[in-house]
Amino acid sequence: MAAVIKSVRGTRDILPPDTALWQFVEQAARDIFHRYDFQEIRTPIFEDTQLFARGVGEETDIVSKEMFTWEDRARAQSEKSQSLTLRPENTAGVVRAYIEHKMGDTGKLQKLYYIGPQFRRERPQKGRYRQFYQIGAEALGPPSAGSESPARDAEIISMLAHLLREVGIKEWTLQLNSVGCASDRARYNQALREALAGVKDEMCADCQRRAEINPLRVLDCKVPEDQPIIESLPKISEYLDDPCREHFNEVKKILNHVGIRYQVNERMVRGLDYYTRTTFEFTHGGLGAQSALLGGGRYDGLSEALGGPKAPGIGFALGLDRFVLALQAEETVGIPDLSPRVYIAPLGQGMNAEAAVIARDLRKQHIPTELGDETFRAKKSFEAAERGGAKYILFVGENEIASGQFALKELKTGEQIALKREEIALKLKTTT
RNA sequence: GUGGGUAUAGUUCAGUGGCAGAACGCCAGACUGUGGCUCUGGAUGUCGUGGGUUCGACCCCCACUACCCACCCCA
Repeated sequence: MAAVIKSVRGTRDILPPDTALWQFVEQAARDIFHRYDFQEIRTPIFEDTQLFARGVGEETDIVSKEMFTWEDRARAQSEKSQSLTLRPENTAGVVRAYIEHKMGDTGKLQKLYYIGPQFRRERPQKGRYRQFYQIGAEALGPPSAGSESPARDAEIISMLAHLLREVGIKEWTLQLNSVGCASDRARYNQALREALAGVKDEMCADCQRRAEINPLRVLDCKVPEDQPIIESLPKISEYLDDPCREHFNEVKKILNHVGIRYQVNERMVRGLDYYTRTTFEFTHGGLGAQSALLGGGRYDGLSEALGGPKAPGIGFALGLDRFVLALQAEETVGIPDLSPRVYIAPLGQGMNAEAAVIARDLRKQHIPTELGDETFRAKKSFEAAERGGAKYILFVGENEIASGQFALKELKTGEQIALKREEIALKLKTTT
């Protein structure tokens, strides 16, 4: 017997009925995005490795150890091979497309969203996969289009709160921070390093390591004993320059005004280098250690880092795998039932053909219909209908053909009515 | 990349150094026109993979792989 081939580590199949849940989230997101005037962009699954090295940052974990990268072979001897990478995130690709198609030249603010798979070579665990799915949106453009305005930050955050409300996720918290501009962060990093030099010996092993490699990460430490020390460290807010501080204040003011609850979390640091000023994260309990449902922030310098024009922007990415987990944890209502609405039961010999005609007519009327096999046992039909999740069962047998009256029965209530053939579709359309 | 746990029927899981089990599900019959009940019968497995110990291994030992949880990282 041939060896069985299995899905590779960190990848998985999403099967029905879960796919219905995924479609529900995707549809809800598209719907909300359109209401906020975002339009879909689709960028390639793989890109030039340099895009991520320069965009996300050479030193980040994502780029330094989590990318699926390979050398594409050269087409001709005179040509060099090209290093390609499966996208580990989508913001860099969107900004690359923005630059490549000179979208900034319209003078318009570009409001774009995407839905698709991303790839990171991490060790899999709950809510974390090597091929995972993100829904994200980006608002970017020339400063003259208002792309730098704190109103954009607040709009994106409002839109997300709206989306969460729409799909029925209630147990979320919004963490908000400002990481300032590049120069602010450099000064802050320096200050942290100096402050840690004196105290790091008293901290956990992880923190001692972080203090050397990436002092910002110390702020993320959850070890209880370290907390007093962390509290005493300098705060990022003390290192924001005036424009950055004003920007952040304005974002908070708008959020207060529209009634969105948030916690300023000065210890929230993001792992992608391109973030500037506003950063945020929506978290959810019930996701285990991977509590970040969605996260995002501003990236005012990204376009220029990728060789493009000045194009400040803000965006977010939502982890669809985790989002679905959170939905399931909430036992949310409002998930569409994709089961057939009516099961057609051919009863008796030679009824398959009759049943097929009726099924065709119902399907033409957009009524989800499952067509059963003919049998002499009504019980079998009921069982098959039940299994398929149908709401109604319609018997098609000799008696019905002879009398022109078809018995339509609601499975749950047992209620039954007799209908003429042409009345069936109408009846099914008017009942929910 | 590191640590811990798990791997037995379609599913959830028991189990013992000596014949492979239960529940649910599935199939058939009782039962060829109105179910969800009941009764009877049935099928299902390289006991994750590869080695080792042993007269004998699903069980003990080693390695590997996968999954789960956590660290890390992030969405």
